[in-house]
Amino acid sequence: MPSRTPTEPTRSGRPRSAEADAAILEATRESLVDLGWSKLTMGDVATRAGVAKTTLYRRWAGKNELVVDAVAVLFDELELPDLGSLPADVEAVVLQFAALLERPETKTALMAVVAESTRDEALRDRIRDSIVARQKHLVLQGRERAQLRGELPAEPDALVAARTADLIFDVIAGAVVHRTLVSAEPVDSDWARRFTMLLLSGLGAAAAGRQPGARGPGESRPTGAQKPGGSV
Amino acid sequence: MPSRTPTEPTRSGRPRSAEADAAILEATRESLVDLGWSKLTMGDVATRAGVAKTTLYRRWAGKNELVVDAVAVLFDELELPDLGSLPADVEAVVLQFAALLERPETKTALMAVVAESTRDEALRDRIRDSIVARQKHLVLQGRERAQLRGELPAEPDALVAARTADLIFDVIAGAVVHRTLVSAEPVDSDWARRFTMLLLSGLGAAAAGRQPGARGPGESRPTGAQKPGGSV
Amino acid sequence: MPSRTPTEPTRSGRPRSAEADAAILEATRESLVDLGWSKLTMGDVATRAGVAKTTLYRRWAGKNELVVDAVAVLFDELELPDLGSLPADVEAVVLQFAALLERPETKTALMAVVAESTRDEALRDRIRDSIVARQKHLVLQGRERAQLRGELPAEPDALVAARTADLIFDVIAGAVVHRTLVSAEPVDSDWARRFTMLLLSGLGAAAAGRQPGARGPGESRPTGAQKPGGSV
Amino acid sequence: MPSRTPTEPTRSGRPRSAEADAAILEATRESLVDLGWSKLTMGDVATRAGVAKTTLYRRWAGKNELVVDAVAVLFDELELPDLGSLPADVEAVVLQFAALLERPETKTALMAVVAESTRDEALRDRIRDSIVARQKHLVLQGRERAQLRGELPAEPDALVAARTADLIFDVIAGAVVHRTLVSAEPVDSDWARRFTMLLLSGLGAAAAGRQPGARGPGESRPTGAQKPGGSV
DNA sequence: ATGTAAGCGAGACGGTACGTCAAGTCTTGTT
DNA sequence: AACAAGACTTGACGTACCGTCTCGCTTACAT
Repeated sequence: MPSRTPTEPTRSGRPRSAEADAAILEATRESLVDLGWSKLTMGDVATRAGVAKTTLYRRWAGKNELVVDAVAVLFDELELPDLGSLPADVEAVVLQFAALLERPETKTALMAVVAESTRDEALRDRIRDSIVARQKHLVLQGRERAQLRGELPAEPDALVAARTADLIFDVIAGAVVHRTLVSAEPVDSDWARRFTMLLLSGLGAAAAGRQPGARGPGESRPTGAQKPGGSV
Repeated sequence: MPSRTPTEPTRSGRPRSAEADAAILEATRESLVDLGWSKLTMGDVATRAGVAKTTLYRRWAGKNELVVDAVAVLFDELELPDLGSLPADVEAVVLQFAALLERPETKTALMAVVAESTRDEALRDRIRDSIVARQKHLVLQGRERAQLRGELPAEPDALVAARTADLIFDVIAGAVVHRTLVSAEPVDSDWARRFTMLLLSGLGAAAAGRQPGARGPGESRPTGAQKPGGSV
Repeated sequence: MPSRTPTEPTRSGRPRSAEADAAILEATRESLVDLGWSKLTMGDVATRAGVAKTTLYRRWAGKNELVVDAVAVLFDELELPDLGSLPADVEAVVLQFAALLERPETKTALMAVVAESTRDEALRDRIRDSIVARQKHLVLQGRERAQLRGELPAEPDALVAARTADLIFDVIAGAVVHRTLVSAEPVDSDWARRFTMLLLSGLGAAAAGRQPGARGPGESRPTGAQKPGGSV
Repeated sequence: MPSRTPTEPTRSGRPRSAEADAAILEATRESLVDLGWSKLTMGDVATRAGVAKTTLYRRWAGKNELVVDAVAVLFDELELPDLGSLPADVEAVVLQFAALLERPETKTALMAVVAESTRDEALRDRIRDSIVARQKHLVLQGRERAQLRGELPAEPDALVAARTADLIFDVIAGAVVHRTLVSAEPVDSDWARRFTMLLLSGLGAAAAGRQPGARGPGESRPTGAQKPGGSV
């Protein structure tokens, strides 16, 4: 019976309060809503949580780490609904994601920790592990489901499949984030529909162009619209 | 012959030093490279620029505004090359943009000011005006050129054209930003090619789906791949 | 040929404005009243006087010098009234002096420049010349008048006379200043009477002790102390 | 039954460092000597004391309060020696007081805080409590001793006694301060003798004038003035 | 049951940067 | 030249947080 994690060999002394952890993360989100990232201070969080500053520092190295943890759980709310068709599922998840990014605690925190992560490798990993990577399964799950439905063909090459999933993830997450936070325009259902159409058309067309015959890679590059294209 | 701006009717006193402005912006970028956003201080910038702190505050309201101005000019370097085909042009501009985002002064500053802008309307406008909006012309220019080449059909509806340009801009910029800063993976030419293919396929397919017959918007929603799709 | 002062050999260029000088000193006193010494700024004085800061610095080396000049003229208001007897005259001048020290521009400025003068020899001289020395004549004048009236004996030794005048001046000015500014108690006519009695009794007694053959203490002493014998 | 001070019911948190307090006050005096009042800065004091600026501000509201406290203890050095006769005692204490005022930390600080106190009631009280009032006992003690020796008659009226003590205090302190700091002349033993004679002659004569039945001025007057009869 | 080792709230500590203000200088154009 | 205007450098101001430390007190496990 393996008692515990190897890094924690039966710690002695008073154990850390689990309530404190919860209170701190809750207080952090609250403070994010009220003050935003840049005005949030460790002291304020401690006060809101009814906890001493030292207790925060005992658990987190600093503001960045604390905020990542506080926000990460919000991203776990996302889930892929089964609405019967891939486009519908994608649209729904896009809207979910946009709604998440509209929440004040998320919008102010996400870009800020990403900004910090550009100079802090450990933070970058932490973000990747607790926020980004956790959502990638949505893409995989969506593809799998679409393949079961026959909306997408099976992908024989596992490596290609993984690369494609990453690309799609960056496109979806990037577009929604950019629309929401940088362009600062709302992601409404109209935008979600047009974006989904663009994405899935691209997926389909590209696959079609590559599969049948199939033409060599050289020609595989679409001229953009062999047939007259238009606005999405 | 327009004599002068009405707001500035021959200001009296010693005029502001134009050299100082340039030195400050340069020092700001330098400091961004050395220290990153969060460690950058007004005092450090002032010192590097050989200028007093008060001179900074006389011109900019704070760190955010200063950094936006310092970084904005870098985005003006972007330009759409004419490589003969739309895919080539897109790929090139994607790589250019990625290269810009890899620069330390850009990567640390961009996300940070965007994060701040979520709580500061004026800052949001400033970013939109001096950074985002300035790059949108690349999309318009690319479409125009593609239409001249016959790669894309004319878009009769101006409103639709504008909406589509916005969408494409968010997709391109978002995907590149997300790949670079969030996923923290390099944007190499392979990724750029695959992304471009996805985007332009989507554009073409969507346009094709909408145009000919043409089915109403209801049906215009692609099932993802009427024809068997696959990985991009 | 009364051309000019040697230091000013027919200056060329625009002559200094005499109005400016008056306006500046007036503005300085005004500012002293409103803000007190420590909050008074050169910029504020310049603004009140409708003058540029450079104009101030062209005439005075700094705040200290300016304030000394601005306040010095107030001390010239003091004069020794002729009320018929030495005690009455002294009492009157004590009350005059106290009233001057109660004025906000005087009380805040005097101690401050004295404090500064402890580290600045030039300032000390300036204060001595424009404020202190100018008032010493009141003592000399009072003694002379008292001698004419027969209230005080003639002092044959000029050196002793001078030393005594200095002592009396320090005692009078010191006591009034200390009572007003340090003890922060009012100098009312009761205090003035008691102080005057103490001072003149001392003078008389000391003189009597020194001049055995002379008249007794009774006559040499001021009438105020003689019969009614108010308590000190 | 004397359990505790009500204001300090077992303070929690880290206690204030007593060393810091001492170091700060010492550093303040040092800085006063080196820089004088107007050049003294909180930052400099903090540096000299090896203490953070915030530690200063946690204990004192500002420069004024700090300096009053730093200088106040110096005044506690004053004490009335027992040299056998009132004139000798007074002379000695006058010289002591003058020596104290000659010290650079005292001379620059005293006038400055008095100047500030003209606009700050709390500061005035603080000065009165920690500096002025503390020295008044010297006058009371001197009178008491002189009465025991028979140099001064008993004063039956307590109110008159108090008023007279205040007057004498203002006269002594004022004269010495004025001589030292305003006239900027040295208080040597000659001046001290002449001043003492003036003061005590005045006291004696005034008392004599008030107490007809009592001994004549000759005896009631201190020996110092009696025979040698030095000029005032 | 009793150590003992850690956790805990409180708050002082040495620091760094903030954004402001005043001092005194310098550079315009105007008088 | 002196002037009004105002931008400039310098340096102190007093505040806010930082992350660490020192207290005296709990709390739980291991004897």
